[in-house]
Amino acid sequence: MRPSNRHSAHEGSKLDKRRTILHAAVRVFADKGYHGCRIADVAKEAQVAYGLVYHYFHNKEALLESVFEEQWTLFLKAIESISEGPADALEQLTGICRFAVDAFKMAPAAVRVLILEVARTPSAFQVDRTRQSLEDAVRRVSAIVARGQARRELRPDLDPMVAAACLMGALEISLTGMVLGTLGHAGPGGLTEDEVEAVKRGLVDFVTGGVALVGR
Amino acid sequence: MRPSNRHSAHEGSKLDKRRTILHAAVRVFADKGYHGCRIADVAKEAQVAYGLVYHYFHNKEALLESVFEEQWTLFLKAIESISEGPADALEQLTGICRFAVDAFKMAPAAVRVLILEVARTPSAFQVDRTRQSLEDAVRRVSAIVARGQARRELRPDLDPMVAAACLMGALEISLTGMVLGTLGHAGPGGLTEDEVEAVKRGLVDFVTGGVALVGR
Amino acid sequence: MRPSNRHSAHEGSKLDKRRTILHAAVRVFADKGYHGCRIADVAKEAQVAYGLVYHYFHNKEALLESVFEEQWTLFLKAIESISEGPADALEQLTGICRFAVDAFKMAPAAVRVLILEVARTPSAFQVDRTRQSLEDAVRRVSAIVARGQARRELRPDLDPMVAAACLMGALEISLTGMVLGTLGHAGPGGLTEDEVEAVKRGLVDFVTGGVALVGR
Amino acid sequence: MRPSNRHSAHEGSKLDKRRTILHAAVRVFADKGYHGCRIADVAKEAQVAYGLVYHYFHNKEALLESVFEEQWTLFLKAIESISEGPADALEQLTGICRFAVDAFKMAPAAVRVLILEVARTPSAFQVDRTRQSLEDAVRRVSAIVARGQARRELRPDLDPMVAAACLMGALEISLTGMVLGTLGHAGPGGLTEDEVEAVKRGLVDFVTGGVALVGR
DNA sequence: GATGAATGAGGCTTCATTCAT
DNA sequence: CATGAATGAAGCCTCATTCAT
Repeated sequence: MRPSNRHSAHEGSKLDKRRTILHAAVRVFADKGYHGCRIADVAKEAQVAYGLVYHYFHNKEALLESVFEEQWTLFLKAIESISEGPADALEQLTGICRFAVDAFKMAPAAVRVLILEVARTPSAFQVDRTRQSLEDAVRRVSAIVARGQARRELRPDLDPMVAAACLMGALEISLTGMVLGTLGHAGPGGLTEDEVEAVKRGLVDFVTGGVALVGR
Repeated sequence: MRPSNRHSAHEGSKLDKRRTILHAAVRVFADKGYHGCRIADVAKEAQVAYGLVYHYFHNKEALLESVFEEQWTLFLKAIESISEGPADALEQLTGICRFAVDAFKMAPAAVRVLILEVARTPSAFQVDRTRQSLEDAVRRVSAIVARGQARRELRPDLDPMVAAACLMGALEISLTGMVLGTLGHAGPGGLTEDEVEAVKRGLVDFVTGGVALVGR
Repeated sequence: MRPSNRHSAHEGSKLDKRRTILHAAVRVFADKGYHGCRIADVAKEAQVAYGLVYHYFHNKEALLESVFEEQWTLFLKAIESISEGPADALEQLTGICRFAVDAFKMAPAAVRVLILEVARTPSAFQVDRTRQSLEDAVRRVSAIVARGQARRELRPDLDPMVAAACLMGALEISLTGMVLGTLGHAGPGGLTEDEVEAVKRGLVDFVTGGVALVGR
Repeated sequence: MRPSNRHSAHEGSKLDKRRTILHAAVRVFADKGYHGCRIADVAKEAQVAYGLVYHYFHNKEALLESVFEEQWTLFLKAIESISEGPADALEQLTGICRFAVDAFKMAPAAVRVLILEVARTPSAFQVDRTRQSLEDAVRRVSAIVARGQARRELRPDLDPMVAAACLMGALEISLTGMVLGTLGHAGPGGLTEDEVEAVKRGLVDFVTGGVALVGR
């Protein structure tokens, strides 16, 4: 269906149209939320005709899914790549946190969509695949935890799934806090570089050692 | 389907009508989501005429807000009461986690609404008050953290706000995981008592000590 | 609740309640128009319970009719009384104009309702009686014209009905102009005494002699 | 019932759709009144989908305004054109009256809407532009009067604005009388040609010379 | 591929009217 | 008489989706 790169007749920035729309969707979803925007808004943001959105995406939900897939895949790949690296488990986990915060610095809109919209979409039939993906990520993190415990690099008494979930939760809310400006005194321009770094450090500290005193 | 111990006779008869509607809204929102339900559903669930909903609530969003306020207030009060108790900071923080998980056991629908709907509503004008409330909770928790640090009951190197946010995030995602069935193998009937307890323990462990080995 | 000054026992201004509501309706209709107001507005303006309006008036339309009848009757009686007086026809006609303008000075709200609302209500079944009344007034004026022609006090070549209608039209639009502030530079407080007098004079001049030069 | 030479084939096919809807609105408003009709009626009369009305008009009120603008513009242009013609002031004024009555003969529905609906709409924000237009017409007529007075073609003692208003009032009520059937014995088919002509003559007579005897 | 007009079901909201107290 | 809670039909408007060009 998607012809990809044919039509030698008028080539160039050809079917980036699809991508153009996708990225416009990211921005619009981030700005007004999935339920708060109309297809028309996406089309306008992409500077593209109304109907073209439907040419490339089956419907609104499919658009959200595509947004999700594109962004989420990046995150999953990062987890994967970190997981397969040589670092010990603790470094891998903190590496994931760092990656996520850095991603937020690069593309806050995309992160916002991932965080605020996708994870909470009404449970339509297709969306379960989305939910699946989220679980997927948790499972991969949990695998890192389990392996770390086996290698005696991490506390042995934690439930890996719960710990992984908690890590993701701490991560998510830190991102949310930055997205919404709750963390950091964020003026209209968003957080400063330093504030973001502070949150990153705080997050890693928390995940690593919890709140209790060392000699627990 | 839902047992829904519905209005023994006429549910107190007086102006509990408002409360009747409110509680029906909790169930309906939990069941179909804010965006996925119609006012008619709420009215039907409350066994009340359509228009009566509008007699008591200005519009659909106001209804959601009222639901939020009623439930959230309970949570805030719990935090407050825990915070003012004699326990040391670590016990207070874990107490908050336990309270939240127990609340989920008692009233999963209410928690579901709080977790899945309210916190993610499109940023309308009124909703900022909601966001405010969320921030409020974080701030209160952060106060406990700071006090704990001053009393040398908690790690001194954490940023209180970030730590509080992370705690809430871990809490939220644990609840989410239970609500959605991601944590625990949850059949249609929800998690078993034991699974809930396991999550509770895992959550507390994570918050308390993080993932690192003791002699970090 | 509202203490106001009633309930000594419950004497005195007993069923002026009906009148209270009626006059409140005049004000509200004048202010927001028949279609632009709710029964609740009338009740509030009358400082009376919602349902009481329905105790005294069968429905909203009946309320408008009652308003009309009370006010219009006054106007009809004035026409009648002028018509039966000793003055010649020209004086009678100008007297009617003067009466109407003076009435506007006394009770602009009432005139406004008569002018803007009643005459244009959708032709429901009952309302035809209203329309009837309007025609009635025209007919009475036309009778004065006809009699004046017979007595050689007025131009003989005019069609009495059309002339009467035109007179009423000129009258109506002059009142409308004053109501809306189109005639006179009307600040927010309405027209000045002098402006009203000027309109009255202009109206009478027009009705009396038309626009043509005397030796037509 | 209404003959309604409806869209010979597809009414010009292009973007006359807007015009198709507009004209349907004229008919429907005339038939049931602004408040008495639903958008669905307009759509049905235009043989167009419901939503298309909203594609071309922002809302119901905007539709009424557009109807008004289209029709009223014709009237204003007529006044303008008459005003710029060579005729003397008296002929110009009577020309305006004749034009209006003739317009009623051609398109009673349109006139009905102008007379019964637009001029009396509740004073919303946008509507003031409407009111403005009405005042505009009065002002133009008043300019003719003033010029006529300067040229000694009209009575010098009349206030031009009041006289112009009175003329428009006489005109309006004559049209109203014909629209409602008060003037003429109008069966269901409307007035006869002769009756219309009689009203036209009577109107002109009245406006020209008023009711008084010549040697006033 | 691209465009944007056309479609119409869906849902929120209003508000006249009724009714139990 | 008086009150105001309760009812529910009606209608405006939105907006995802389709379709002809």
